[in-house]
Amino acid sequence: MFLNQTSQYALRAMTGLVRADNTKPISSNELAQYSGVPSHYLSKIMRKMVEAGYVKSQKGHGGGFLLSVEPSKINIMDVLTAAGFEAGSQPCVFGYEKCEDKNPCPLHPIWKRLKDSFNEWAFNTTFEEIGKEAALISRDDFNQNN
Amino acid sequence: MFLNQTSQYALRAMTGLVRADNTKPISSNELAQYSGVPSHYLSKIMRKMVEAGYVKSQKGHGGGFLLSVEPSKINIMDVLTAAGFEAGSQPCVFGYEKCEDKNPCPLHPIWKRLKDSFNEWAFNTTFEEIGKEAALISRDDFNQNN
DNA sequence: ATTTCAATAGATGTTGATATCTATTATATG
DNA sequence: CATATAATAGATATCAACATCTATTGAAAT
Repeated sequence: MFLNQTSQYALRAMTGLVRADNTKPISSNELAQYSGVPSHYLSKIMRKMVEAGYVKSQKGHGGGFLLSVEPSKINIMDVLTAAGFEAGSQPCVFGYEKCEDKNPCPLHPIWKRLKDSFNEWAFNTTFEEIGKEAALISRDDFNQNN
Repeated sequence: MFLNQTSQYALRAMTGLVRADNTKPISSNELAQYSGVPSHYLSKIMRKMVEAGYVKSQKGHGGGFLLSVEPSKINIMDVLTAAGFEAGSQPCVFGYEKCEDKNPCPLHPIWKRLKDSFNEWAFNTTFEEIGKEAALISRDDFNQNN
């Protein structure tokens, strides 16, 4: 609901990265374990995070992924966008090409309310906050079996 | 975004019904025209609205669909549910079977905020309100060419 | 009665997101 | 240097949502 699978996977993975200690890389497999995302698929998603500049990757023995930006500098929308979510074009519920305050579709004002609250959430929630919340939930998520 | 195609189609169609004068049935084709939903597919969705009791259908010449409930008695969540949206089970973003305030996933509190604002929107927006808003937008939507 | 309109039902087709597989490239460690 | 580890890339497979098609049933109008 709300977000497609890929977007949700990206949020899970980035949550894992924020929770990790970030002194040594965390491998795709470890992240997959934590997040429950199929590991090969996760690799592809992480690639996008690398391309967007939020993550550094290290090949070879002992390699993996590392956050390359302060968690406070990344918000949910950033990650969604990097994962391919079309942030700008939140399409009209009525399918209008151009649906704006002038020339709106019949559901425009209603739909706008929903979009606004989503955007509020996505732009204002940073991964610093996510890391803190996640830490409260479990001091040891990385060892838990899903 | 947010809702799958079918759910959005259902909202469009019900908006059309609320906008109609409700003294004579509006046909699947007319509704399709208004809403831009493929007409055969719309029929299937309308069937669900009929089964849920929000709409009456009339076969044969001059037939079509009629609201069978006061618009103020139907909210967005009602229509989504009737269209097959799993209202109760808003699945955990981390894929946990049971994700609750106790035994939460790492993203639980963050995700909950989003769900809450969605639910607030879906439960508290009635089709009475939708009808009024839609009426303000166009006095004559039914004659416009998409 | 017959014709025409329109919903209903079920079968089938299409497509895009999701997932997997295989091979390749890069790098740390013994 | 050899080996094991791990990311990357591209091809392919899977599946469910979405959409269409065909035939049938029901009801109004002439």
